Amino acid sequence: MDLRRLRYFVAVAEARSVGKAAERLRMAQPPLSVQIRKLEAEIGAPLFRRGTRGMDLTEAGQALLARASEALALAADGAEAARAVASGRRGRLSVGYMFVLANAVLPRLIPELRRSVPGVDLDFAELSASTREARLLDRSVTVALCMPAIHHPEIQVARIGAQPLMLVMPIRSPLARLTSVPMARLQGRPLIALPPPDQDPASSAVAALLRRHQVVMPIASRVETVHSAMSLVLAGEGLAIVPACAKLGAPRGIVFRPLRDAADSIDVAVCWRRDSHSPLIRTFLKCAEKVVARL
Amino acid sequence: MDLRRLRYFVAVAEARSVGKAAERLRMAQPPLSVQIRKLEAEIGAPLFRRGTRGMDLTEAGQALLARASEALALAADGAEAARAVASGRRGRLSVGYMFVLANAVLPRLIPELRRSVPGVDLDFAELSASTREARLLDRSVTVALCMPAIHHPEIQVARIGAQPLMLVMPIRSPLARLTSVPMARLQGRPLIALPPPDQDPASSAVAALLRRHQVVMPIASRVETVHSAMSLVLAGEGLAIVPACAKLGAPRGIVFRPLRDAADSIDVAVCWRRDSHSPLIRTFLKCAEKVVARL
DNA sequence: CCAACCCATACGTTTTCGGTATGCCAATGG
DNA sequence: CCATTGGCATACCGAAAACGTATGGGTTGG
Repeated sequence: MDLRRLRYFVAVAEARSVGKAAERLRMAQPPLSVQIRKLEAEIGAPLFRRGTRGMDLTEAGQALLARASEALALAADGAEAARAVASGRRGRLSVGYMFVLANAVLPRLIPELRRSVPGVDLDFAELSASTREARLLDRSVTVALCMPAIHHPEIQVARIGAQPLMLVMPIRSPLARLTSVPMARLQGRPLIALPPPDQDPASSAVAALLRRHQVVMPIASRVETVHSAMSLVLAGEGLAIVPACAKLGAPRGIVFRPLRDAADSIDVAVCWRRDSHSPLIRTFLKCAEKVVARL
Repeated sequence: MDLRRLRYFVAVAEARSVGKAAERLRMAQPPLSVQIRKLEAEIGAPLFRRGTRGMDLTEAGQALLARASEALALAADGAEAARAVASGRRGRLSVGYMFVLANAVLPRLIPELRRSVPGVDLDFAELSASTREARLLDRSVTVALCMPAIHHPEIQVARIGAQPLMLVMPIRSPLARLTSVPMARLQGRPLIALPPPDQDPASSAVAALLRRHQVVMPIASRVETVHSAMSLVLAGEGLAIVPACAKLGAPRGIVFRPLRDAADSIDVAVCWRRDSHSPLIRTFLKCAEKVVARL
């Protein structure tokens, strides 16, 4: 049972004539006639009644016609769907993001994405700092919008921006009166710390900053998210050093101040499995770059 | 886009391996590998990711797989449906019948038909004497159960039985006291007549009977159905000569009497267009013969 | 009775398909 | 570190299928 035969059959059935159908199919009439007869032999029943004025479907032919044209449409649609998925016009993209970036980025990123790939099922999931690697590796998200970037041999990273580190304190803190805070003033104050990337305390941008300025801040607490950190700061548990974009969504009573003489920043990156070749990743990257550029 | 390629594709996708699929398809591995690559070239996108441990569908491949297997099923189903229709296991049969036969035949014929062809859509329509030919010719019924048979060059007739002609009268008629009525006793009495077959009064079995016995009965009325005739007989408008099977469904107050010395009968026939080749016609004929035989 | 029309058949050419032999690559194991 | 194994890809050849051209045969209409 060959799809070409079905195509020919449908053409003849619609044209009610071998000759007309052959013309429409851009082929000679005899081979088409042969193919129709072969199809009839394969089915084991006549599909057409041959009259002197063309061909007419038998009832068996009518029964076949309905499904044959449906099958043809399905096959064509399947090919088109595969092409659409391959080109990124359709498909599914599961986007992971870290909550720090949610307020600053998602409101602009999501509409931009939907505009860029209208046929794609988008799916968003918040990632925690401690599980983001696993979520990429087990493919429960396809791309991750991260800050800072993930380092892992199986994971590809594209840096798309950076956010300056800022000091976070309660508004009633004496430091809040300064427009920018000298690093030295942090000496000895308790710090609300976030989990270091890659389980390596030395790799943390904050740790590097403090180390470079020879400032020691005892770690009062370790929390999972920047927002938790800000809550503890507000409660007077200590200070935190966080990316500037966390300002959006910061609770009332929290102020952000730049650190004087410290231009340190923390990378914003898009990360994905090296073996994910979905074209949607490129599209996502473009959108994310565009949105993060004007942060 | 060839159905065989799709079949191969589905096999490889399910086996997750060219070699395994080739084995299942009873062919060598290299040609299968070639076909898969040709399909990918045709689609214009890779459908599988080649790993060291077999093949794995890409997302484009998954998109294709769903529709490809559906298309395969549809094509197979179409072939099977065509075969089923051609063999008479499925299809549609529109049965016309004349009301005289309805009470005597349909209660046995319909269950018999449904048993014989369980997959067939049956459809029944009463035929009037004046339109039964047209209903066959315009194909609004496929077969007709007729009494008497239709004569027409385009219509094929199979005689399946006969019914003796009987005299019908009101129970209070003086003739009703006889167990059989001599033809001579009909002389001059008014007759409720039915439309002659083929618009030809001479072809009527009743007319032939009367002519042969040299009996003249003035026509009091001409009606469409035997039941109309019996109603008029009951009303005292005259006598009627009808097939014996009309007794079923005759109104109270009507009696049937055989005509002495007249073995005349009227044919029961199955009629269909000569160019209708549905195998269901044969089946219908068998059922009708069986039912009419024990009338 | 001839011309026109339409489908069927015949035959040679070309394309495509399937089988065998073999190569390449990665993972595995001694 | 090399040999082996397992799996897919490539090359080549013979077989099968499809296509085109030429032609036959039946019916319709002038």
